[in-house]
Amino acid sequence: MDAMDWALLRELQEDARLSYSELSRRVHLSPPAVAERVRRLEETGVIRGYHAHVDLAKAGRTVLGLIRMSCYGPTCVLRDDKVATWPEVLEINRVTGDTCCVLKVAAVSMEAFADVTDRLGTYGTPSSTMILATPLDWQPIAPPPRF
Amino acid sequence: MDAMDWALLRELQEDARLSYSELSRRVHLSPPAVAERVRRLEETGVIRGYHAHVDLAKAGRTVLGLIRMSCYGPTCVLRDDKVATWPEVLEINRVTGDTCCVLKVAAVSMEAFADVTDRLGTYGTPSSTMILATPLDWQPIAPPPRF
DNA sequence: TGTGAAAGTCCGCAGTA
DNA sequence: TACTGCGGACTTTCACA
Repeated sequence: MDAMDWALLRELQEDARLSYSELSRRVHLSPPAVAERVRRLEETGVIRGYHAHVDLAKAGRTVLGLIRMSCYGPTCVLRDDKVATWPEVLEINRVTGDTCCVLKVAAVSMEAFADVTDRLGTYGTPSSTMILATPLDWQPIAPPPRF
Repeated sequence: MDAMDWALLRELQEDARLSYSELSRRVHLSPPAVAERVRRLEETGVIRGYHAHVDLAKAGRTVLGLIRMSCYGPTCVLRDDKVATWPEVLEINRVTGDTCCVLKVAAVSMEAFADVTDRLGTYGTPSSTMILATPLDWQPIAPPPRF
């Protein structure tokens, strides 16, 4: 991970669809060299994938919330992979504190959101907080100061 | 937003670097037609961007946490755009409940994390919860059932 | 909105420093 | 690890349905 790798990461985080030749112009390296570095960043797992960032509201997911789960023990959400396949569940974080994990949920309606909490109720006690707005919903990972 | 748009969204969420010709093969449409549809999805804001998904730990951000802020009033975090420019702050959500907003923070060390909470202290009262693991950290937005 | 064809560009694979 | 050069694939623009 040298400065060149970080330059490539910066560009690919801002626009994952940049061609190798455009990347090569921006970082001042030949296209094959860029391709090789990007391939290694992917292979070593630094780059986990490239995703189109979809606007939740424009995709119909107008009801967002964070759900804290109290579910220690054998019925814990974290012991059942099924929850991670529910399309409304965007993120699952195991956390410290008085709950087991926090889920980020995006539903098409209040009814659909309530339905998620109902299903979660079989694992433990869900506690919902609604997201009213998201002033910042993504930020690129910047290099440590030494680069 | 017809079934074809959703098919393109599905592919581009899974791999944002797919070429138009590869997309055209997958959705059974000519490359120019694919390019035109993708251009419109971008222009209408359904697609907000394309981002390389960087592994936080491999990028050195080993300390993750959620910070709830109690900061109602003129010094609220949400009234100052500066916080959204801090590189450690990945996400800001305004929420319902007894706090004003929840920040997702990724720091290179405990010291750096503590430093973020110190800086947040000037806006209100931060309450931190550490993220121990992230069993699910991204999920594509699926079309509503009718597609 | 969609297709098909043409021109320019890009990608991937060599061989080499 | 990086560069150059080449053949084949791709992107883009256009006319047209």
